[in-house]
Amino acid sequence: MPRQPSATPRKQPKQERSQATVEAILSATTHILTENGYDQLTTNRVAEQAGVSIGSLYQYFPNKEALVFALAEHHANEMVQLAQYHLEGLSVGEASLQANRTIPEVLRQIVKAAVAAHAVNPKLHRVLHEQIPHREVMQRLDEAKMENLLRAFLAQRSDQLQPKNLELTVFVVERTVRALIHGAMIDRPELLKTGEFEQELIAMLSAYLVKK
Amino acid sequence: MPRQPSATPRKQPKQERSQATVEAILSATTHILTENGYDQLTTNRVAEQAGVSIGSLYQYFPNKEALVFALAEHHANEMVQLAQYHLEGLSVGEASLQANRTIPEVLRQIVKAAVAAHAVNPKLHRVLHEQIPHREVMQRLDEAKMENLLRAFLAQRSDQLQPKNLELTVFVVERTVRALIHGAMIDRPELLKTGEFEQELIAMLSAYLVKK
Amino acid sequence: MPRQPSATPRKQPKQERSQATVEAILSATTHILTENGYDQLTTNRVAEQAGVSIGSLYQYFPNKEALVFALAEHHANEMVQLAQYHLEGLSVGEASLQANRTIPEVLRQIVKAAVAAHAVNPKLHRVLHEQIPHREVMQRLDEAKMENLLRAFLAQRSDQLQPKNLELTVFVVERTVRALIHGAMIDRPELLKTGEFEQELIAMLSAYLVKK
Amino acid sequence: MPRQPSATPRKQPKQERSQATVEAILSATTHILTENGYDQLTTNRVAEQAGVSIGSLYQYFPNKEALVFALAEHHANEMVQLAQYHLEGLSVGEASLQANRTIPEVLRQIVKAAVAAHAVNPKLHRVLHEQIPHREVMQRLDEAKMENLLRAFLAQRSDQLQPKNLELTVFVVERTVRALIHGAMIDRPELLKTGEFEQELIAMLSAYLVKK
DNA sequence: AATGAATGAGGCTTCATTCAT
DNA sequence: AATGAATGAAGCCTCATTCAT
Repeated sequence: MPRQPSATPRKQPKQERSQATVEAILSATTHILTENGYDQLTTNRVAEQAGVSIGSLYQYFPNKEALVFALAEHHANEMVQLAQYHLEGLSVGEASLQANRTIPEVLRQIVKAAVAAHAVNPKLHRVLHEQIPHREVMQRLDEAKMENLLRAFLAQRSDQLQPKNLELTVFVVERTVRALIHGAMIDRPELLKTGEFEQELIAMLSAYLVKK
Repeated sequence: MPRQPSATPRKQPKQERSQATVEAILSATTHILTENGYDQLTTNRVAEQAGVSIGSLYQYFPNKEALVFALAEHHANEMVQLAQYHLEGLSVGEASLQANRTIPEVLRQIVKAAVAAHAVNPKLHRVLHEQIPHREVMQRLDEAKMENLLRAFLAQRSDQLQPKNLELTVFVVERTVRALIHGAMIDRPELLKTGEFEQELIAMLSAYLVKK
Repeated sequence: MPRQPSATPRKQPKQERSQATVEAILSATTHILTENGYDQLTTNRVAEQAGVSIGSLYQYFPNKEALVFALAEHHANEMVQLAQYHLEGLSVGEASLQANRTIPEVLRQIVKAAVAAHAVNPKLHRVLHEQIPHREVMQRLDEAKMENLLRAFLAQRSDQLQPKNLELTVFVVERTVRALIHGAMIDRPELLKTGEFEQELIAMLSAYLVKK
Repeated sequence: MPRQPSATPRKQPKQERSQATVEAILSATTHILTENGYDQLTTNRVAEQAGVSIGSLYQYFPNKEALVFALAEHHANEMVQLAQYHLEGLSVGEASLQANRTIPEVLRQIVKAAVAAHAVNPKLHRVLHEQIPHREVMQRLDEAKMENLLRAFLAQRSDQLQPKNLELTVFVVERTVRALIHGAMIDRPELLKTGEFEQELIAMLSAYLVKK
């Protein structure tokens, strides 16, 4: 486990004023990261861009790492929230709603959700994944929740599935969806213009999962 | 400049020594990177670890980035070489050799090759992918050759394939193979112990590619 | 401003609270100083430890130096008070009380008083003497009073003394007593367990002072 | 034991040039310390005053503390060297040379040596003792050697001594000599102008030590 | 009287790189 | 070709102090 403490926010803003300060700092961080890249990100520059003193920055973030971590966490949360919105009706408890939907239909929804999630702030997403050292910590941020959702879904349909090893299947599907959408977003954004790419991905997953 | 007379088969001392120096530097870089991580990698430390003066380091590498790039390139070359060894008989020209092999059989060979390639120096591979900023440059290193190989193979079998858009298919397959093997290597090394994971991957790709 | 009528003997709430605040601040300072050392002493940390806002701290102490000075003064006063308690009957005015006591007897009392004074808060005493920069100011705190007491005593007995230069003698005796007791307290606390060390000190001073 | 490593010089200068650099740095440190005091001592200012880049400073001293420590050590060594020069003929092995000298004569030599040692660089000595935090480390520098010398001498003459507990006597004498001379040097430099102060000190020690 | 958010000068230190020897 | 001393811009961060609320 990495030295979490140092990456943890320093104090909870109690007054309204400080909430604005924190937001200004995070906005400035995002701006510099997306416009100038990680190696232009200095705490002094963030403070300046935020219109805040460097001291204020350090009142809320113990160090530079914490700043980036907070941003990554916030970004991951936004992605997950949007994904969840797109996945409504897919949650385990509501069997009736999805009982009559085919696996490819559900996969379609999952892929749509993943695409939507990756569209939150692609520029930031890219920088976060390409330029930040020590991303081990952040890697996990979005991963876990997706896996849980997927595991629940696959477990429910296990009798209709070709693969037998649930954990392995979860890993394969989650990584495939994420890698392809992330890769397309970053390296071939034009692929996402038409629905063809998504169709192809859904086709592959369906062909793999559905028992013939 | 005339070539050395055949009576002096030994290489020029200069070149020999230089070669040793460069190798020492790259070894030291690898060592620090894998044992201590990218943020411990300083040019002075590399020189010290290599038993070479900092001045000598700069005689062979114009800057720190070049050092890491050379290492990444070297690593990528090793991966590709190993992959090629595993892919012998699959090259386009030798149609006869593979004509009678099924697509799943060929996919199996490709996956094996990718696994072998990723086993070259996993620790270094991980660091190179997780800790180096500006990985855009390196990303391309291994990618291109794999894609070419794959494109040639898929083109040859296009009549047996389900997907119609070749470029898209190449992208999907290449990314899937790489993401899953890389991800397993890094995050779930135990998955590679048994053949089950590879089987699953081959199953998915086959289900996707083969026309029913 | 008129004094409070006798019908309201209780102190003004304001003063009471202020007093408590000041005490909390000084306690916190002592605590941090003895437990963590001078370089961990920051005004913000003192305020936090005291359960008081940083603003309040600055209401009572104009700056950090004043904080430490107040503490040092307080400590010095406590030392002097305790010393005076042990020196009762030695004061100049009461000649009759001590007239029939030998010089070694009086020296014994002085040494006892000094030891008692140094036992007030040895941890704090040590920190105050070892870690505070600019101790010139504080140095004088305990010194002056001791010297006065000693000068009066020695002047009274000047006819029984070997040394002729009073000022010099005062200096020699005061420094010797203080240095040895302070040094023992700090570096050889075990020496103070038995009475041997004190005996030795008294023996030296007696041998020096008493005319043979 | 305090974190020695960090206070230890960083590398041995191998070339002549670097020796000069180190000396310039130490000179500058001394100068700032004596002329401006410890709280004006910043590493950047030292470098500037030394006519050296800040980088060079950090090539030889890992941190600010090490800088001061090196200076203190150097100063202590100079003091001890000078003291030893004044104590020639007093060393244990050369019994014949001192056999016929009285204890007061030897004490006189010791006191002279201590005075000479303290005269090395009084301004620096003062600052080192008054303004440097964490002086625990430095305290010991001069102390140990003096104690050894004294112990050897007193052991040799034990049959002529009044006090019986050798260790205690060593402590008492060493501290007394040091405290008085140091105190005089710092607070009453005029006392050292005439020989009276030294006489008095010798008188006290003689009266204490010599068996009657 | 109290609060605590905000300030910002300035300290320490690193490290890629140069260049005289 | 090699050495390693020297450079210095620039980064991170602390902390005494102020002041609006």
